[in-house]
Amino acid sequence: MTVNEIATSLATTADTVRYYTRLGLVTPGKSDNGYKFYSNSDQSRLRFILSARQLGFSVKDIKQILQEADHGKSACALVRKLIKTRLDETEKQFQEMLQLRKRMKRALKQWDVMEDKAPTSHMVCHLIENVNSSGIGEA
Amino acid sequence: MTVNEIATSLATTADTVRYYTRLGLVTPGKSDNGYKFYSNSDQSRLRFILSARQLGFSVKDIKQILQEADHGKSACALVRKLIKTRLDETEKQFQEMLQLRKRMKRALKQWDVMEDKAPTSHMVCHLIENVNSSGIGEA
DNA sequence: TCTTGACCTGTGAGTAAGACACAGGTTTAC
DNA sequence: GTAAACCTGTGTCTTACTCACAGGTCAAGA
Repeated sequence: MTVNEIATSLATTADTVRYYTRLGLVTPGKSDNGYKFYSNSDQSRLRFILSARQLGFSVKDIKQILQEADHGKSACALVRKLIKTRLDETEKQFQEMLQLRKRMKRALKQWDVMEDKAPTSHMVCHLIENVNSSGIGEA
Repeated sequence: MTVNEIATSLATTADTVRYYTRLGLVTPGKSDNGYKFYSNSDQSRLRFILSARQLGFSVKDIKQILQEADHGKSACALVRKLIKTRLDETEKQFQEMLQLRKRMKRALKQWDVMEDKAPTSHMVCHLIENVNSSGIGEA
């Protein structure tokens, strides 16, 4: 299959497949016309990669995992370890986004009753500079 | 103030200040020793930038906002417009993270009762490849 | 067989928001 | 004056793709 065919078959983009190929996660052969040729085993491999990405593994993680497997070793232990790390990170980012969202919504609400103002030498935009971002350190 | 002093005074890093400086968001002068010199007005400007970042504005957004203000125009309308866009994006990313977190937790739970396995020619890691990622398309 | 046009490919570069490396300059203590 | 400690600016690296683009390929028509 060509890059476009395999991408379509896996519901992803040709660019993504090319990216993984460039990194050496898959190593397709070449057709006579010079185009890369993806086999069924390349397809399983890509399917694996996409699944792992869906679970929050980084591309680097996946590279490691594939290396283990390519050496015939079970990657399960590694996989279990990595996902814990990634889950911790995700949880942290999640909390941060939650806070960010809260700040944004609060600002938007506050601004509803604030009028527009011209900037001064020590104030770029009073909306932003006077936003009451409580919830961080309110006594 | 030197870059390190101003960074400390604003509870950020010298690298961050240098980054904004490189982009031209602040334009410090030079001291005799060749080091950049940050004035009080640079400090207010940086404080503004950091506040805006806290509210989810991108650095590019902030550049636009500062430009308006530097031309003496009120940036409020722009600010109001931009935050709506950013909030929408944040909301979307937030939902995606929620889904990701759900998938990860679900996988971790499923894997508790699954044993490690060696890879086969058509299976890199059965934990990942057999994960039941329901909630996406379950009939 | 040749040609035109549509489509596709691989490769190089660009993106966000800093973090990091490092050679060299500066300051302080002696 | 010198040495050690510290600091600076600049260039490079990071993630996970996405975009641009010159050129090659394929099918249809003449």
